[in-house]
Amino acid sequence: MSSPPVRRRRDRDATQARILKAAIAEFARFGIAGARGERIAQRARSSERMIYYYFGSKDGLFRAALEAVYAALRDAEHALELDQLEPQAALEAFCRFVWRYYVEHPEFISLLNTENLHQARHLRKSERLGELVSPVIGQLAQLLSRGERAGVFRAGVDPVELYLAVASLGYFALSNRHTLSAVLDRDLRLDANLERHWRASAEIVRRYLAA
Amino acid sequence: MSSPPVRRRRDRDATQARILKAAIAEFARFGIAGARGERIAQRARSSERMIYYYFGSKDGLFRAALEAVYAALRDAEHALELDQLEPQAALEAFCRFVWRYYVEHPEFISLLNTENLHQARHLRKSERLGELVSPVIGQLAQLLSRGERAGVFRAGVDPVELYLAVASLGYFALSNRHTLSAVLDRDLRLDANLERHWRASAEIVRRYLAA
Amino acid sequence: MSSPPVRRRRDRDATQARILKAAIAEFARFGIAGARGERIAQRARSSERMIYYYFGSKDGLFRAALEAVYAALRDAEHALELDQLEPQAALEAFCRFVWRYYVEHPEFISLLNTENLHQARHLRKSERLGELVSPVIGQLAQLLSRGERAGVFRAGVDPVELYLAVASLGYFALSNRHTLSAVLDRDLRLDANLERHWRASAEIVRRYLAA
Amino acid sequence: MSSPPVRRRRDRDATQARILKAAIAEFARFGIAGARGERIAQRARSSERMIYYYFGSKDGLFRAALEAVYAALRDAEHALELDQLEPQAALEAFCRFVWRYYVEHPEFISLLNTENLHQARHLRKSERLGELVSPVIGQLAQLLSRGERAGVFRAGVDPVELYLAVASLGYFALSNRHTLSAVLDRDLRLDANLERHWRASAEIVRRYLAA
DNA sequence: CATGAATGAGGTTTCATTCAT
DNA sequence: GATGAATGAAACCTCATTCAT
Repeated sequence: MSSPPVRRRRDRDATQARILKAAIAEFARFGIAGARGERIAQRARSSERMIYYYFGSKDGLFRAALEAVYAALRDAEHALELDQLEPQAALEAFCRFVWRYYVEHPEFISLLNTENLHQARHLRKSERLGELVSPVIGQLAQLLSRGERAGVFRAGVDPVELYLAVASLGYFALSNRHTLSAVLDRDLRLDANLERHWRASAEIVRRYLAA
Repeated sequence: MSSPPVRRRRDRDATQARILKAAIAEFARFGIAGARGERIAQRARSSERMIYYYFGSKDGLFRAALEAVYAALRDAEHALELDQLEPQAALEAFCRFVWRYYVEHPEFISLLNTENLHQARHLRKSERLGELVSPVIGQLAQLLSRGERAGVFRAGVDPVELYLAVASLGYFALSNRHTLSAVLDRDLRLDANLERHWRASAEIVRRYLAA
Repeated sequence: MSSPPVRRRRDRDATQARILKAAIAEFARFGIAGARGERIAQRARSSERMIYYYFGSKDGLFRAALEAVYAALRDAEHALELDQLEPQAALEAFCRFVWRYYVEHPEFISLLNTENLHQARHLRKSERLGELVSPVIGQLAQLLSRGERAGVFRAGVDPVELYLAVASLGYFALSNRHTLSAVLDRDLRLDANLERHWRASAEIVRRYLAA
Repeated sequence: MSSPPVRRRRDRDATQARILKAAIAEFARFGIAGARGERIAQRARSSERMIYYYFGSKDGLFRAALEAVYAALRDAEHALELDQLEPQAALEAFCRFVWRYYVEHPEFISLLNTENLHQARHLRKSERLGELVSPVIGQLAQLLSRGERAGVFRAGVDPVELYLAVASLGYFALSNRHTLSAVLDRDLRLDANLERHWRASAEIVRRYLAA
């Protein structure tokens, strides 16, 4: 008796998940205004009608997509265990984690850019905003004071600024790699040049905190 | 005697300039797909028809807008005279210049983000790409070796990486200020927080080069 | 019980049919470039939007119109039963059928002319091309050999050439009747002159096959 | 003193001629509504403005194009000297002339089709219509009576019908060759098949007149 | 006489969304 | 609960033509 509803429920969730995945890819590639409901429906092997049925509107779908990519980052951050490592190693692990995450999730960068174009309108409307706030600043604060006590980091560094520095150095080169590659004499779409950039960036962060 | 043709000429250029200015504002605010020809025409006190007469297509107009903001940056960079200052002061002047430019030209950041969404498609098609390439890397290279000879900068710093670091630290916090402000506990839309960020960033750059 | 879906089905088909009929008339009168979506929508008591919903594009609509007029001719040809008549009578019946069809379906002539202007681009793209190929050449081949065996037609006449002759003699005078009437001293828009032409044409065909 | 005006006059005529030639090609390929002033101007190495300056409107240009192709045919017909040949040979020469003319002047066929789509509106407005009327019917009438007297042609053949027959048989297969080739099992765009058709057509005409 | 600059009007097509079971 | 059918509004773009010297 309860089998049909369960299966239904599963289909329902599966369809929603397929639409969401397709939407993330579409919005990442074309932005909000450039995204096409038809393409999303096709990629999701569903119909445009279902998008409206489950997500209400294009903006509603974008909000869900944005929430999904934020939630995925937060989940990945939760898995970080910086307090298991020596301060210097933990710092390096953190940088590596952030920069790798950006490389492996270009859709995250693109959705954030799009959301900033819209002045974070969707994010501010999100009812899940609380859940999405990152625990990472707290972790960095702990790391900083641990390193300071151990004498390897200098005092007076603001954890938010440390986070901004690490994020900036990783994000900018990826987010702007197409224009930079056209204008600079260095193709940041090549792995070798990206790694060179990360080595330089790791050096910058190390020196920033050096006691 | 030949004043009428001159006036015509002037009108022509003036109309083009008004359209271009309106287009930069529109594209900066809405991206390419979200931009509306009608709004551009109104803001430019012209007609949609003239957009197509002078720029051929929406993409053509975007290309012109992009070229214009790149050209404006390059002109500003030309005015920089880093070799007139002591290395340390020149470095600070450079950072200040870049970061101020970003704050004062949010349309530049937005157009670059939009162009990267489109994988620099318009920039690569630009026939003016050559003119737009920045002379700034060369200036930084000179500055680095001057500082190195003077014993105030360490050796082995790549000027491209220095440029990327400075640009990243200024760009990211502005480009993403809306999402960051929603997610962090620090509102980067406030001047005080931006200045705090620049002080931290200046410190980062100083330590990066410190001998 | 299932009457609502049937009604829907009917409406759908009815709307498509009305659009198609209106399109045939419009294309016949103005060609493709000269045809106006708005006029088609009005004549069909529908909307321009529905044209695109059902036919995708102006070219798609023209293709459908062309397929429809070809299908109508093929259906009419199927009703021909040349093997029920004596060879000579069958030949006359065939000529009469073709020429009458052309007179009664000026839209057929016009659409073919338009399609030839476009080098049969739409016809070659048609997925229904196979269905539209006429069975008439085969019927003529049979008729020719039957008449030959009966001693009333001479041997060696190619059925394709016979078809071309009959079609040419009927088509040309109608298709070009406006210019011919302006340039010759005979108004082919008058029935009397058309009939005179058909009598002459029938004589030509008769003599072509005479044993 | 009279040299500049003469040169002017020459330039003027040359420009008009280039525009007219370009217009004939453009109208032949795209019809009236499909023709583009811009393409005509480019092909003529002139400007759209000049088209309006010399020809007043698109329709005016089409009328001039139509008059030009009619005048060219009439000139070619004038060169025919059917009375120098034996009746049978003259008949063949006439057929050959007409059919070759159609092959070598596809723009003539296309412009006539286009003009018939427009119900000869432009032709009827032409002030040069009188000049364009063909002398060929008269020539055929003479030929017919000459052949009749010589006992090689039968009596009672109407010269207009003879003309229509010859024209039909040549025109139709060329004008409709694209659709016919798609629908029949014979590609009339191939020379071999066209010649086969002319042989059959010559046979038809011969038998039509045979005593 | 000749022409570069300008444009009103309207064309085709697309888009996000709702209707109606 | 789920979905095929339908659509109003507006988007981008083009066209034939005129303006103004």
